[in-house]
Amino acid sequence: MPSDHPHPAGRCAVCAVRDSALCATFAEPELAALRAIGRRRTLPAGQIVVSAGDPASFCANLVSGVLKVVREEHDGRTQIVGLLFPGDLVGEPFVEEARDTLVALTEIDLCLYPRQPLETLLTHHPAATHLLLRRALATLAEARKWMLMLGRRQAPEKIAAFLLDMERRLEPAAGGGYHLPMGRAAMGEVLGLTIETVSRQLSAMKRAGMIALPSRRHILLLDRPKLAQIAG
Amino acid sequence: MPSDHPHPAGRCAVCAVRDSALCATFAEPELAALRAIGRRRTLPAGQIVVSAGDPASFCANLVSGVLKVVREEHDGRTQIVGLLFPGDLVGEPFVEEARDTLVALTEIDLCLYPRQPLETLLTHHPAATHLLLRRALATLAEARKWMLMLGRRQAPEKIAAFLLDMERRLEPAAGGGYHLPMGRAAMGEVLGLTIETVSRQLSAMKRAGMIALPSRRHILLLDRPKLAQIAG
DNA sequence: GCGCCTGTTTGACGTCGATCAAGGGCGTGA
DNA sequence: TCACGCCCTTGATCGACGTCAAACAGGCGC
Repeated sequence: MPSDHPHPAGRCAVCAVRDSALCATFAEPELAALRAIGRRRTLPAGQIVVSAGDPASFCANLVSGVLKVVREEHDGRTQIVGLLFPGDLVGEPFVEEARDTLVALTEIDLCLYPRQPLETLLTHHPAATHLLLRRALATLAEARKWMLMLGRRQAPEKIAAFLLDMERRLEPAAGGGYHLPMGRAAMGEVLGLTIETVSRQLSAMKRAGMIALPSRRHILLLDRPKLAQIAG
Repeated sequence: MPSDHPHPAGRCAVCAVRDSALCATFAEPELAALRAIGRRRTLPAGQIVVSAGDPASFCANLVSGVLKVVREEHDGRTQIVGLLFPGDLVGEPFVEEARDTLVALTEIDLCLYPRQPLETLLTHHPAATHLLLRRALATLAEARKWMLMLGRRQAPEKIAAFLLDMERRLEPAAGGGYHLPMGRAAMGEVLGLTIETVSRQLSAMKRAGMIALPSRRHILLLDRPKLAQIAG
């Protein structure tokens, strides 16, 4: 989850995502090279893209849809440590074995790059490495913000912050508000809460008139200032 | 906190830290350039190196000592989002304003690089950018491991994991065990716990014969297998 | 429409850790 | 040696969130 997530009009010729994507740094000859190693792929919601421990043989650009990055304890407890949106890099370069499990939350569209050719290409294009570095730093900053939330915030603050964050990141839905790409269980995994606590907090906010829930995953923010105040 | 923290014998000519440090990638002419812009500086324990919001005018290599990376809520609640050990990069390149407050936990020795010359130098040395990228990715992986701990683990698991982690990272103390570079309050800030809970858990582990506490900051691990089992 | 399945909500209760409040232990300086 | 201050420890209590259990709602095939 990069901290700033612009939505520029410009699109990448190879994989149709926004300028911040990897391929945005390349000029024509390099684009051809990238195009040569890239493969488009569509996966349905719920599909596991990579399992933790698998040999990491590729990276990808997320063209459309949302992915969750899940880290698991030995005893089965799980925590979502990242959410990936269109334009984000999927997988880690220079890592032999996947540390996290990646799961499609919606139908997703990927532009896959086999890791070996991609890394070779990066070696010859410092600008691309530089871009990846900036992204990695942004993702790190985001992870640290998240740590603060997990370590210090109470349930209502977590929920309010999450709802506001999702609004920033997701396309507005028809009829206002937005459509959450996950159920209550995944919200809990993101925030370090149980599904029951998530549900109760949402109900309380609905009762207080701060949000409306026309359907399970359709969220309407009615009182943004109040939510922002709770989020801190 | 990078995930793997080797202690190779080789040392950097410029700032006397281990091979993983920035300067380790450079050959002689570049080393000269780096040496030209680097400045050594010693700071006492407790000193604030950078405050959140300050213009970030330099980066540094940590030569010796330990730093904490603190992120603060608007209401004053704080969370330590990183600990920096010798060889780690201090500050973020490409960032105009510090996001976190950096505080020396022990007396520290820094090799300071003004950000502008450093970034220029990076532009001309892709290998250095590459190294920074790998480090950033390692730090990110570490942050995510930490997120799992903050979000899902109970107090005893947090404490046990922390004690084992610190043993890996710190020099052994005279008489066995190691010397913690922080007090109970900072431990709480790292783990998302209060000082009282930290103290109680340590007392309980001491009572159970798993650790010994010859002095406040001197830790002896007596039953590593048990601690590892609790840590999960 | 009817039942079933899955995901969500709600309630009752228990527990862990925060909070509030005293009491040490130890180093420092008079 | 004593007093002061700073951490740290310990105890009592409270509240938030997890756990267990049951009811409920929407989507889908029949």
